[in-house]
Amino acid sequence: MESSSTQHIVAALTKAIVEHRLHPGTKLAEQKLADHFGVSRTLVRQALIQLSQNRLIRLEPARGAFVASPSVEEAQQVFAVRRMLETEMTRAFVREVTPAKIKALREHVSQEKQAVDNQDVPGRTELLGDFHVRMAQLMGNQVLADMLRELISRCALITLMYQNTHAAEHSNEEHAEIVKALAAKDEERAVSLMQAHLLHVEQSLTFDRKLPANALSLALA
Amino acid sequence: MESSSTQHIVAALTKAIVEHRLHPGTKLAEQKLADHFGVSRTLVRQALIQLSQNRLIRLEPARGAFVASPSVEEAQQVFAVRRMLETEMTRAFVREVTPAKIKALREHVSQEKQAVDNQDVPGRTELLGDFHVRMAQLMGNQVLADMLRELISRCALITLMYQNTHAAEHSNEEHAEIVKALAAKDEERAVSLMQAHLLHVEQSLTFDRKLPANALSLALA
DNA sequence: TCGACAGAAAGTGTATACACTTTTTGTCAT
DNA sequence: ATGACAAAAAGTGTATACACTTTCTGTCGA
Repeated sequence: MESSSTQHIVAALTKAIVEHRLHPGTKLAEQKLADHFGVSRTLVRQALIQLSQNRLIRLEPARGAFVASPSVEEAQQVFAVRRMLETEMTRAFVREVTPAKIKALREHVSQEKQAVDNQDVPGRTELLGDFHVRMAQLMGNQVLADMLRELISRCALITLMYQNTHAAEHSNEEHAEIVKALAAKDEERAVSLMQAHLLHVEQSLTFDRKLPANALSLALA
Repeated sequence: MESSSTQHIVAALTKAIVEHRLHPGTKLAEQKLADHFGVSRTLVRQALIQLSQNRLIRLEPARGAFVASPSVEEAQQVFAVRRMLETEMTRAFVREVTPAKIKALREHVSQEKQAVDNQDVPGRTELLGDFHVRMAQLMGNQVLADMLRELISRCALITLMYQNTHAAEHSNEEHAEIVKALAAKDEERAVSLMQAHLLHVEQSLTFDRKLPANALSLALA
């Protein structure tokens, strides 16, 4: 089994949620989504179930699906888990660093910089998150990479980082510093830079955002 | 939305897979499952999608669902992630340890011991895994707890730990030692005990198990 | 004006139908 | 016997139908 249609819907909705085109709390009615994607409710439901497992939406019995609105507490827990994983990942990275891995990270950071300079908001959000996933992949741990990707999606749902050009520049610079420390095999410095970086991202958390919900069709256009 | 029927199917299949009543590679035909649970294929499919996201089953387009058979490589990655998370979790636990938390863990370990002594195989498997989840919950991080539960399910699919009375006793004793170190606020000892424990569990990995697939109805009875 | 309430509208929960694909089965020629 | 192949069987992929629940809307009485 495994319909690529369903996966397409999951991807489109994930992107819309992570890029904040769909705001927390927005109702996702099955028939409306079905019409929009030109499929039946069956496939939409399957997609919604997947998204609820990713914690990007919330399903309420007999009431429907809503874009998740994580509490501040949950957000802090997500970041705490990221710090745990990435602290250890950074340590491990230093221990098995190679020139090829450093080169790959440098290239990634320079792509980031380009997106930041071009004010490419969705592009830079994705690239800034992918830096962390890329590190996991370079270490050859796909399980870790998948897990980080999921956590980072949840972070993106939470933060408004993507909106703030200054914060994006800052993240990009911090990535560059981390790569330097990795290249120098300076484990303690790399770890503390990573931890500081994650704290900075977390501090860009936005509380009480009560934006008006976008029209569904508009957000997915 | 959210059918409790679907969740019931997910829970039953998860249990069967984790307890090795359904072996890796077993085909899970939708209609057969639907008949078994007395529902339509619709609900079975929804359950299968969830299980595939948990990596407990594998979905092949137009061919159906099969119980996952993780590679040795993937198993090692899962354990690597657990070590990352639980190393840091243990450190954090020591820093905010309280008598109440220690008491809760002691009680858990004694429950484990009872299940091990009684040769209650499914019970002890569950309890031995839950020790780690319980630690996360006691630290107040539900996100971490959920993530560990998922990783531990994947571990259970991989290991034959549950079959080996000796290994179960060993795990139980190691849990008790870890709690002692936590109670003594000896961070380094707690961390190294936890790391050693996870390595031991990982070493009980079984390679090349080519058991004959059980009949589906039998496994779910 | 406002709240309560009935009926209509919209929406979710689940089963079933049907097209299309894969797998199995049985036959026939070598 | 064995391999190729066609027909049948089984199975997946998706749409639709319908019962039941929630939400909306408009009317009536205080």
